[in-house]
Amino acid sequence: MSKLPEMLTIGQVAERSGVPHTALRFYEERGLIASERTAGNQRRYPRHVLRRLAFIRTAQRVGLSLEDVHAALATLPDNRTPTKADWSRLSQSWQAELDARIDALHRLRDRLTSCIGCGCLSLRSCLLHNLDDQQAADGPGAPKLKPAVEGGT
Amino acid sequence: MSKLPEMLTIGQVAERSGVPHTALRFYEERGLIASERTAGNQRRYPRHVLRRLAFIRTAQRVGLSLEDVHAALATLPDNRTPTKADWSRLSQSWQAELDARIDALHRLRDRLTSCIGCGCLSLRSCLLHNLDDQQAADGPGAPKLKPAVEGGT
DNA sequence: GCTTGACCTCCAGTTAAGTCGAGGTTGTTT
DNA sequence: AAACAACCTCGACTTAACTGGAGGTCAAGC
Repeated sequence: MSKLPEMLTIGQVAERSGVPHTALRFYEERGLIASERTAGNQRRYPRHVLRRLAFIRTAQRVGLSLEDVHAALATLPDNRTPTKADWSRLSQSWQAELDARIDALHRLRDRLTSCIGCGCLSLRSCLLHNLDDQQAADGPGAPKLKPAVEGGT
Repeated sequence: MSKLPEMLTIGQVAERSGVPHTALRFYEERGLIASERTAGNQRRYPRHVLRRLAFIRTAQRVGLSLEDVHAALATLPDNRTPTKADWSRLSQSWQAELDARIDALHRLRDRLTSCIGCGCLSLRSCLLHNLDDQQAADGPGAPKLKPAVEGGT
């Protein structure tokens, strides 16, 4: 029974997580993950970093920004194994956003499907039709300088 | 009963869709939408462009890239009102991707929730645990130069 | 004790998705 | 016909999220 290594090198983390080492340093710089250093200044990661990474990548995959992720992870203690309460807090704060996105996806999918089924081409009762003329409200876009201050009314 | 205008100016489209005019030109450049021109070289959009825009924004919102969207929309006739068969084709090609993303979102959400419920901190039977050591396989990342050729076995 | 590969930092470059502004044209209204 | 908003193009800039390379350390094997 060989003991599992306590700490992982950046290379090991990269391999196990599938996240390139360059990205790992980048995430660290952004405060998404943390590491300790050896006497010789090399990074050593506790294994729970793998969990954070899985979390980060999944979140990104569904369109959340690193900033979003950062905000969420900020509610966890930065480099200790999180407690139940920690995850709970995180979960709470995300539930709404995730639900909203799941909803958006469903709508997108259903829109496509029912658009075909309902004969939306005649523009009568199609879900899409409803959407056509609405404000898109907020949306995507890299440049977040002016968050399109659309508060009001 | 005033007749609806056949064609919309870029400003009108921007306002109705909520998509900035700069983005509209950008989308056109990328082949996501199309317009006709007046004698004086100004853009005139048929109203079904609004539908495309709603589609584009929704897709982006859930983390799909413009390239993805472009590929999908490419299966539609470029600036004619799409037929039933057109939408059907598009729908088919997306169903899988959308389902996958919905799934990913669900997993992300459930992971959070059940992680709290299941006492994953002891690392026994947590969903997350399962994830920890897996290859993240493909993932996000802006630079798509080398798509991380991970085919094989 | 030296070589070799894994690490380190720092900085420049890239992609996606837009935004912004300059300098010039259109079109609508008065 | 003059004013003025709305359009046009084109090129430079921005943000997010990374990648890559130069130039220098660390460490594990021989």
